[in-house]
Amino acid sequence: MKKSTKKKATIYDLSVLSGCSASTISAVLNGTWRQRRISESTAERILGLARDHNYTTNMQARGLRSSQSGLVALLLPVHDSRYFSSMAQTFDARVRERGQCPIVISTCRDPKEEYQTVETLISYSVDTLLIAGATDPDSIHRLCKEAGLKHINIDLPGRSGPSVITDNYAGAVELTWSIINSFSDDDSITPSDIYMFGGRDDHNSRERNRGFRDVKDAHFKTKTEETIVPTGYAPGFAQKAFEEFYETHGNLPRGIFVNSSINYEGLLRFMAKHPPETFENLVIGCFDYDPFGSFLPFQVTMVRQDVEKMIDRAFQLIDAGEMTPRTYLIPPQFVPQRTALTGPLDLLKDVP
Amino acid sequence: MKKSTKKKATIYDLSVLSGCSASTISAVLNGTWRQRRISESTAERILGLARDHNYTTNMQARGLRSSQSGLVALLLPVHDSRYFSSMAQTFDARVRERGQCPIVISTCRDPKEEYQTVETLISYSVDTLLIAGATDPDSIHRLCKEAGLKHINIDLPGRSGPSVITDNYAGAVELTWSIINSFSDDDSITPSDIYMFGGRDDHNSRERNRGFRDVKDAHFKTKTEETIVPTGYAPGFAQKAFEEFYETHGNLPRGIFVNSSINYEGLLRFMAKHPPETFENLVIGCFDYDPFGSFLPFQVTMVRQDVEKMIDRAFQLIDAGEMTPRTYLIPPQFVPQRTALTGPLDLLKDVP
DNA sequence: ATTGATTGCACCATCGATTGTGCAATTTTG
DNA sequence: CAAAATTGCACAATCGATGGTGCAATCAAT
Repeated sequence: MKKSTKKKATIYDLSVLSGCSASTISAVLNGTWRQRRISESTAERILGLARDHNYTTNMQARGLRSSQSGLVALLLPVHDSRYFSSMAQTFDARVRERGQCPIVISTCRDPKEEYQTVETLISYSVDTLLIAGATDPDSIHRLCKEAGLKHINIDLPGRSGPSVITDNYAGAVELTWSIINSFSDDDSITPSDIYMFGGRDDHNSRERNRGFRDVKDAHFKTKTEETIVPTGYAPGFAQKAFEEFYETHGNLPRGIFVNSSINYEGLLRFMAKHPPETFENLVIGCFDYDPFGSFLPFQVTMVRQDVEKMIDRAFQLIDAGEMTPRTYLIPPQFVPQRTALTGPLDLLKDVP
Repeated sequence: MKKSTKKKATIYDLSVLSGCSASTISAVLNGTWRQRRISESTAERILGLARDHNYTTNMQARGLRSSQSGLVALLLPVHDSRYFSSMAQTFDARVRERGQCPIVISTCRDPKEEYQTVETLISYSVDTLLIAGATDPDSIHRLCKEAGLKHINIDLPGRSGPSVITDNYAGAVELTWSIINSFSDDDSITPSDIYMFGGRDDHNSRERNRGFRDVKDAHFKTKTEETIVPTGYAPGFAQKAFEEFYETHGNLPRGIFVNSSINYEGLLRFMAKHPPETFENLVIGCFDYDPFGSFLPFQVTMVRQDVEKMIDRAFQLIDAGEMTPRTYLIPPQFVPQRTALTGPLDLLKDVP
């Protein structure tokens, strides 16, 4: 019983077909018909008609009227990292559970793109916005606030809104200890054996740096010299940093704290240019979990940021209307070598 | 010069402020003012006002009127795989270049979610839809067609619309040869040494299976027995398949063609339960590229599906209005062991 | 049988932008 | 200088759904 006319059915079409007014149709179809005292029988009749003509609500019209959209957006620096893609996967699932429509957008860490994208999202009346790793959270916060858009920072904190982030310090401390403890006592290491690569001058990097330094200082019982090489987040820059270190010293540091899985890819690029033996005794600690990265042929421990808890907490705060600029820390999970965690990928509705 | 009232400026606000009519404002702001013979001076004045009051178009209103949205959507089975996340990354970049707004949504390979999601997207008047790995492309095609939504299949072909997919057969052939050729001549292998794990009964798997069989038959100069273990796409099922094989045979096959990077994660889970020595002489060929997966401690070659070309071709076809149900094959890229390709991640606008 | 409450729905303005049409004022043409 | 052409803009209908308000019909109560 499908209309062969190309156009989609509207409440007006159903209005004519049913003999009811458009407002009645509207009420029935959006579920408010009980409050509007539409009789059960008319409701059923209309719902039947709607099914037959496979009516679907025009969300633009509804959105225009109600200035809502049912869309919930996640703003990502990049898609192509297992940290962010697992975040997207979890986000999608959670938003669907809430009966809304999840959309995910990346901005390549470009502040201009970020700003414009948020403006666009606002113009679509997106209901809620999760901002992951914004480079300039505060100006985005201002935008959202002016538009009355519920939003929250994930991963990187902002000064003006609530933020749910990983406990970077705690994670860095654990990771650094695990690197140091990988070396047996008789195989003595010096402060210059342990380096940190990656990151830049953002909150997360600073906290990770602090954890790294504190543990080094505690272990070597002295204020150790600077062994942190910030490279930004792009893999190419990290690669260059490894190359330079290698050229200067003739080898890599014996233990390396890698600031993120994207920086870890910089190490991959370095590895591709050097024989496997170069890495036989390497000890890596990576802040971020990548399942394949956990099985590389050297000692590698990882820290998995708990995206599920972060997303859940974010929605709790949003539902509670909490907009105070507070930062909520989520403890990350320490991941030993050769570990394949189950994750959002297991949400696949697939048959064996 | 910002209005302190919370509400966003509309063309009517600007209309009052400028003394012009709303239609004039509209024309100026959407760029059609020349055709509507609005004088340059009024245009400039209005544009100035718009800037001062930081006007932005309400896309829901525009969309309602013009039944367009400026949104371009990519439907993904899952986010959390480097194949799909690199596809998303490339997609985002391309759509931005076209001045539209990219949105990415995953459906967990759930046909019901897929269908509903497409319905939702239609109700938002999404302009264009790229469908990656739909489980039921044809019913989705029908939906889109009825709604007049421009769409195209990526990755998995549909019978009713145009499809841009990887040349799975060619990729599988190359990959299988590379597995076989990894064994030196004096280290003779038998047909039962080479297995294929993963995939199920979809077009891509069938083509990959065919390539695998053809090469095996050619190499062993005989119709070889069945050595394909379909497991579906979920990592958990693949893991189970490896476990079962191992229990039955006491070892893994010497050479394994893994159907996808997600199945490869099933192998990871298996690996986590067995000592590293188990895998020392393993030869893996994986259909899909994962940078970390390329550095695992055994021989592993991969096939990278060329997402850039796929996306580009898809947009070409869409722009050309090509809606004939034809399948366009994109040759994949063979990736040797220990290779770290640059990719969409390098789009990161980051500073060293 | 009258009054009052309740049921069941229709009417209509509204959200913000787009666009076909009309018309006065100005400029050009002959 | 009158007619024709052009310029510059205003008017109003429209996209599809929402929700406040109003009103007739039915039912209950006195």
